[in-house]
Amino acid sequence: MLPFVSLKIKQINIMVVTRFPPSPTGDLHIGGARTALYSWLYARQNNGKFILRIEDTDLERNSQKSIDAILDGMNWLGLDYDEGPVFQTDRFDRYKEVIQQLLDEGKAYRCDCSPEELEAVREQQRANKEKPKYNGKCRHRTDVPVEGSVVRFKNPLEGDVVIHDLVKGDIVINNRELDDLILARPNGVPTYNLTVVVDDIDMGMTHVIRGDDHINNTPRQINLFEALGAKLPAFAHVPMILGDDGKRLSKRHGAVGVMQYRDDGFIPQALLNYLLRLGWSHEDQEIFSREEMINLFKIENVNVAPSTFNTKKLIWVNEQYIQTLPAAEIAEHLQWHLENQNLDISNGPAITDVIEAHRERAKTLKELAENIRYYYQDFEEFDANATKKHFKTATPGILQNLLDKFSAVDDWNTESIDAVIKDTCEELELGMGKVGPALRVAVTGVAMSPSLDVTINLIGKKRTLERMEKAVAFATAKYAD
RNA sequence: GUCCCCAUCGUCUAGCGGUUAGGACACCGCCCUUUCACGGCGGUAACCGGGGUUCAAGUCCCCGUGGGGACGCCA
Repeated sequence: MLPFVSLKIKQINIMVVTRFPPSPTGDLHIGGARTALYSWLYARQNNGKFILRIEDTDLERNSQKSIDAILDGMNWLGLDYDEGPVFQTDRFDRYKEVIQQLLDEGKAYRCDCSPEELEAVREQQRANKEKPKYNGKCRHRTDVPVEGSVVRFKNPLEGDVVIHDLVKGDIVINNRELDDLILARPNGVPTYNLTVVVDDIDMGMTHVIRGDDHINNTPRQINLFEALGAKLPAFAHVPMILGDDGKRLSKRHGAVGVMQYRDDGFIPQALLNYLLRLGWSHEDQEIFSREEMINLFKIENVNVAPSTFNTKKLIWVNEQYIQTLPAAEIAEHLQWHLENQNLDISNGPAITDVIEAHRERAKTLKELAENIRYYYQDFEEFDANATKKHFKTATPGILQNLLDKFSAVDDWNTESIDAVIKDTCEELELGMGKVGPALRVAVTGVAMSPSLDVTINLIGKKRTLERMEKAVAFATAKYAD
């Protein structure tokens, strides 16, 4: 009896809560997706709670489009959340309450320094080779009007703030490096550092996993936590992802929006796999199933150094998934691309059979969709380079020989097709190399495809015969003069 | 400029005082082969520099150098 009770209490105490808090000012990008993944993984492996929180306190820059893009991205990646999306704009009353509390307790104060005045101070500090920060002019004033003034936090003046970071170890920052940050704008709208802390407290956050560009905000937030008498969450700052020029990944490096990777033909699980391995490893393993990710991921093993995004490796991971996932699952992911490329697959072979035949030669789903068009749709003309290379003077004769034999086949399958090709080779005393390429161009219109028996079997007898007739005519005309 | 973080093949990484410095991507050969691929085999390639500590340093410490981040009434 007793052990059961204490176990239950222990479980309540260690209930892990993590979150992903994007601001809706753009797409869900690669860097955000990775921190979201890490937070999600950590919550899942601890049977904890993962919260999606939309940090939309910048009323000027928010957009519904960005909110949709973020939600779409999370959904596409399969990063499901247990709570949310929670919008900070719905919680303004709560923030105001906390700000008032800090004001009442003398832990915050009003300041009416103008933006111009502030900029002049910073300018001066920069000229003196100092770190630009608020000079505390209003910190002790009691005559600042409410109207038109901001609320600032009374940051401690002395002493060190220590971050016990799960990834980076202890980080020490002296309060002299910090200044009195603004908690609320003149119109009462709260700012980032305040809302984050209030939300993390209210939501019972146990682990804050975020990009290390936030390291500078963390000591300020720790001071706020303490001013509010709240227990600190654990912090884990993961390094940034860099572009191939060594700079922080941004739009100029090409695709950074997660949905762009969908459009480019990546499987979400492959993207996640790549992102997981970028800055983290488990022995020599490269491919991780969803379950393995959850079980094996250790936040402590995340690298401290920033890593460079490498599209070629991502493509390789994607290939691995295309090669090994069940064909039916590939088919689901392929659906979007088929529609996007206007390819109707109702009039042709089973898509799973086509996927089996082509999965080893496509790097992306987009490419896969492009490569399988000839099973479902007739082509207007033969690829010029292909006919130039493979249609010789003997071609009409060879193709006619094959055509006659194919016409006589009743049981259309890879064995019978293979037999026809071999018969023709023998009869004409030609090697496979003289027959195969021309036949391939004749039935597919292009120079590459899976092995001929498989390809021709999938194309079907009717289409094969029609295309070969057309090819014979084309080749004959080509060598007419 | 100030503060913070970081530093092993081109890239992602293993290494946690004693290793022929391992794996993966990319690249280059060879094999397989009717095309394109897959696959198999092999190869090129790294501890930023300088000082310490130690019998012993890629591993620990310090200083440089280089890179990244932050310094908003953005988040």
